[in-house]
Amino acid sequence: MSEEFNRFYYHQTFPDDDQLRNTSGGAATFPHSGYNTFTFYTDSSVNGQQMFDPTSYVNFTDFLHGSADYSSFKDSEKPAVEAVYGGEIPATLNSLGSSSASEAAEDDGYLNKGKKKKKMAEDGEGSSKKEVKAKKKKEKKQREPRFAFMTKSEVDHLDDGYRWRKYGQKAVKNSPYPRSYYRCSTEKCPVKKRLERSFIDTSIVITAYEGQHNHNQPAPRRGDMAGMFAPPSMLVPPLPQLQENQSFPPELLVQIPHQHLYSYNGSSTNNLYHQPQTLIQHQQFHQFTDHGLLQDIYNSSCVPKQQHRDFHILQ
DNA sequence: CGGCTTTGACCTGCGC
DNA sequence: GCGCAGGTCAAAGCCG
Repeated sequence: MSEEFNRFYYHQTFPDDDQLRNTSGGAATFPHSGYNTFTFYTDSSVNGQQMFDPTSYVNFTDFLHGSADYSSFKDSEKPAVEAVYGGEIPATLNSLGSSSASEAAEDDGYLNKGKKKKKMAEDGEGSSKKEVKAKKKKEKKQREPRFAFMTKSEVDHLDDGYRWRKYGQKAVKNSPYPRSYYRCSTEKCPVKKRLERSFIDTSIVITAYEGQHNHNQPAPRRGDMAGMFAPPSMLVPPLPQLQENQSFPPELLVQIPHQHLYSYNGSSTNNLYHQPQTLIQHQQFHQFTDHGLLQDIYNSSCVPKQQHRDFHILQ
């Protein structure tokens, strides 16, 4: 895999569900473990490209397009792609955007109003608004890598070990449920997350993380029992045998009961109402349209807007 | 009183 | 240019 691309941890389940593959470039095989309990979708990308080593696995772009070619897979191995996880930000990403985290933060709208006005004044004194606008357009902000996953939960805000401050809430179009915006409470930590409940299946909470924590998990406050009462499904599993230079942010190590996993049916189709692949058995498939977070996630990755994506719930 | 949520206003990007 | 939607700000209020 080229250094240009993010490192990916790629989990796929097989029909008999007794194998789990995890790859970051070269394929590494992990025995069946709790790690097939992730469901991630990511828009972390470099130059709009996002892929696995095409010689080993399907091209990630094709995967998102639903046009991945699985012909090289044996029938028994055709994956019900279950989870995709974007890992480290490659060094080359920094050169594409801002040169420092603080600058990135400013570009990303972290300036408060006072700072914004000040910056406007600084920028605007000698130059016209048009120029400022053009400049801003040129410096199109580079989004932090973002990860999203879906959890079957009655609780909206799942405890992930970090402290969060809610900074906004917005009504979501076509959804009775609002979207909540949180920022990591730790000073200078750029991580944000968004929570919204799926209106397709109201028992599903969609969580999207943006950025990476620059600190360890804070110690629980006095009287903070969240961790102590966290259900087993929320506990952080032991790390797999990842290679030295691989990272796996602990906040993403949230187990989701396997029967609640979402699955992407990797067959090549543009028909939203197509029949699921027969190799995936004993599943009820629900339509999962891409509004809200998912829509945003996929819009900002490489999926054409008019293309259908088929998501299904494994039950 | 500190930390957090709520919520209306504001900013920004995008499509028409 | 306008309107819409997403995202953010910040003052006010709540709570332990």
